[in-house]
Amino acid sequence: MAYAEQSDDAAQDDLQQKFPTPRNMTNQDQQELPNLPGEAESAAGERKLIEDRLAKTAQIRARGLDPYPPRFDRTHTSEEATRLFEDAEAVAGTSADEAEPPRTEPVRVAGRIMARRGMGKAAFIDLKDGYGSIQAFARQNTMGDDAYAIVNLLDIGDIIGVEGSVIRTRRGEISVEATKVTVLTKAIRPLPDKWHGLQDQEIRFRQRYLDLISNDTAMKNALLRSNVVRSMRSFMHGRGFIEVETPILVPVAAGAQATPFETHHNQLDRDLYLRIATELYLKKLIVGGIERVFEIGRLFRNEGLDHDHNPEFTTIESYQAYADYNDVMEMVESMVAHIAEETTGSMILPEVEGIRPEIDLTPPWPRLDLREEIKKRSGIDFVETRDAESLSAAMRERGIHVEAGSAWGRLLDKVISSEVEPHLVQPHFLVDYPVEMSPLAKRKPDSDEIVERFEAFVMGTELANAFTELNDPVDQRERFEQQERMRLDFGDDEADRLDEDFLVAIEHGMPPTGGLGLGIDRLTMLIAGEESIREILLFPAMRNT
RNA sequence: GACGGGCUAGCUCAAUUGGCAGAGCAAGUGACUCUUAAUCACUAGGUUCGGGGUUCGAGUCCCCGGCCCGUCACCA
Repeated sequence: MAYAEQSDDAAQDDLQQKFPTPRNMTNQDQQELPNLPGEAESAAGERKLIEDRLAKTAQIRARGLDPYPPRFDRTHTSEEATRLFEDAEAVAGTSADEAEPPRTEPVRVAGRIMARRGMGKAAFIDLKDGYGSIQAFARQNTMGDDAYAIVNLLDIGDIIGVEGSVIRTRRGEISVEATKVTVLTKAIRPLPDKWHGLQDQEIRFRQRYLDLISNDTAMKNALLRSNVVRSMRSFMHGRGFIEVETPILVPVAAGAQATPFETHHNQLDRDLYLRIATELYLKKLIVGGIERVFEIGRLFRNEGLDHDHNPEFTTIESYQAYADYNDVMEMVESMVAHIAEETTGSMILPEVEGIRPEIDLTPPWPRLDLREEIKKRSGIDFVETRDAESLSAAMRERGIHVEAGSAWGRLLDKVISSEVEPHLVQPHFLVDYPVEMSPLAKRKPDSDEIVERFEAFVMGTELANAFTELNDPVDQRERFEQQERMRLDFGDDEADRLDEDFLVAIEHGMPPTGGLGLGIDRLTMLIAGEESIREILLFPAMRNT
């Protein structure tokens, strides 16, 4: 429907199909380029490449063939065809009959042309499909003159089907010896450089399909991401968790400290926000009696982008009734190690040169007391610098940047991220946070100031955040009110928001609960050995052009 | 947001001090029936990110803007 406004040209297009313009006619007035998106901007050189390919498309039609047929009956993937031949070869090797080189029954494979080596009346074509690649060997005297003619109309990037037996060429390459070649999709734009691949970072992110076609690591990371999520799901199901989906469009963006995106529902005439966390809805389900619940989903935070932040990202949050943060800690280290083992075969992630040393995810991970660790790394004892003034003074003394007008909790967060986190390359838990930083976590039984909260760190960045959930509705209301005050007092857009519906829910009684939030993009970065979230997200956020 | 690096043919990259904008791949034509970065010959292909300035002359120097990358700041 996107091109509906061009329907006046349909009749003419139809004519073009029935009477395609031969290639060598001057195409200026004979054959107008169809309206291609972006044509206006495309350079002359690029347009010529497209015209050449469109001319070949017309020639294919002129031979009575459809360059975009609706289906192709593939019998084997590249992988299966290769295995079929190897099996045949193994059988042939055991028999005494050496007169005939091995050859399989005819197969049909399909894929994209990655390279072509023409030899006059023969050609070698490298085909790539979703499982690997295989060479096709086309010879005029095998295919016949008429069938072979199509081979001269092929370009790198076209998607074709090849029918024939699988053989091994004299140079040893397993190949489908074509009896028939079928164009399945004529490509009218060229692929990136076949040898160097696609190097331009910007195009890699903006046109990820090109990256997937030409760079193996792009495909590897995409598949890894999928496997990580699958492994995570099965781990959670294995522990009896129920997977749910909760609203993304919400009236109050609560449950975390972040700036939300705003939007508007026209018919309800009501402002809505994109969620910044799944936390509060999931806890309502705990109130409702779903004792183990999780959601894997997209969160949206209106903040800057860099190598490990994207405005939309994916987390898993889970809540388990009758568990506390110690139980969650055990679950996190087990889950991460399990996922690493399932997706890479080992709990020990290899060194990535210039990026990180070997990372050993084998449980248990060391638990570090947050207060002790801050003292050790910075000399600051947050129990003795309980107000923003004295904490800022201590920070300045140690050369830590202090953002004027920040709340105490935010300052301490800065101390942690600049002094402690960089040392946590191997997996660690930082345990027991001050209440000011954690409006949704329950206080430790013996303390008014410390809550049962931990964060998991690997490679110097936060991987997970978890706590024993606050289920005292009176305390929770006070904490929200304190957050609302922070928004006013400090102009802190990111203070958490009071969510009355949630308070009403837990006023009905939420059992003791252990909760978790874990960044799936960052987990995948870790397992992939990538430094940038953009290597993991298929379509990362980009500035406008 | 600040600072630094980058942007040249469809792709990957050159271009000395400011002095005719080049190569490989891809494309086109021709040769070639076992190649695999096939080979050989020839041809075509450029708003050097955009705009302004300095200069006899700007890919190169200066200013403004765009986008990408990096560091820092901000941000869980």
